[in-house]
Amino acid sequence: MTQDEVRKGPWTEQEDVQLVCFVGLFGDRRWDFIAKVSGLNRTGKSCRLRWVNYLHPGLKRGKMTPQEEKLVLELQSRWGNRWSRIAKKLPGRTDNEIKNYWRTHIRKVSQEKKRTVSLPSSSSPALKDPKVDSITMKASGAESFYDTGGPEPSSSTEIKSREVGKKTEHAMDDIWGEIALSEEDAITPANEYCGESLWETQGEECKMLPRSTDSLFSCYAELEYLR
DNA sequence: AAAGGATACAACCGCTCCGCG
DNA sequence: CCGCGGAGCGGTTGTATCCTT
Repeated sequence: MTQDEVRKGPWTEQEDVQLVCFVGLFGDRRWDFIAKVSGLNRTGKSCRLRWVNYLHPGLKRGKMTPQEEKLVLELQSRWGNRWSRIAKKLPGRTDNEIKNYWRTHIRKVSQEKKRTVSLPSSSSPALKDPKVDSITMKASGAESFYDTGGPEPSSSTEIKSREVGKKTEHAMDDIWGEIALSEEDAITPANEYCGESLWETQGEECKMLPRSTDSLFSCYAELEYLR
């Protein structure tokens, strides 16, 4: 192994701190540059992914709320697998997170269906294993699930979200309103939202501060010191 | 208490898009 | 107009953790 071999796999805390430092310095756009100057033997891609999915301040961690789940399902049924787009409507959630949630959800639902239907002479070729599962998802198009399973509150999440939903309904109102509004330009992807999301990147001025991780704080302290 | 299965999460890969020279 | 490089997106895979038997 040579020194300049590109590193892969899990990030260490040290790497995280380093990345946060350099993103703080140079902003969150020039990933290749950051990858080089930071001394991390990572690709720019890898750096960006780590930042967006893990280090970005303001990320909500932990389980999705029923409202968020409902929103994901709703948006997915409208827009298909446009995860980044969906993520923009869910402040603090990443496309990766949503994608993962969706996959899990789909698998759960298809398993439930299999169980409830469980035709003995079933000629259902599609749902044999997770791999096939995902392939059929792809092949049949994103809407397929909702075409069939659609509006009926068969999933426990949906039922739950109705119960709990009322409380935070107001907080979600804006988002639903926005969705309704953006429905029209949904067809023209060129009109992607410019800026209402948490992810809005302010060009060079990336003045986001990490909140939760001690090491990240110390990193910024270190930065101050370096200045 | 151990084993096996299910689930959630993190990361990589390949493709596409976009801006720039 | 074309080619190139960087950034972003969606799909897929690997692994750690949790749950059930």
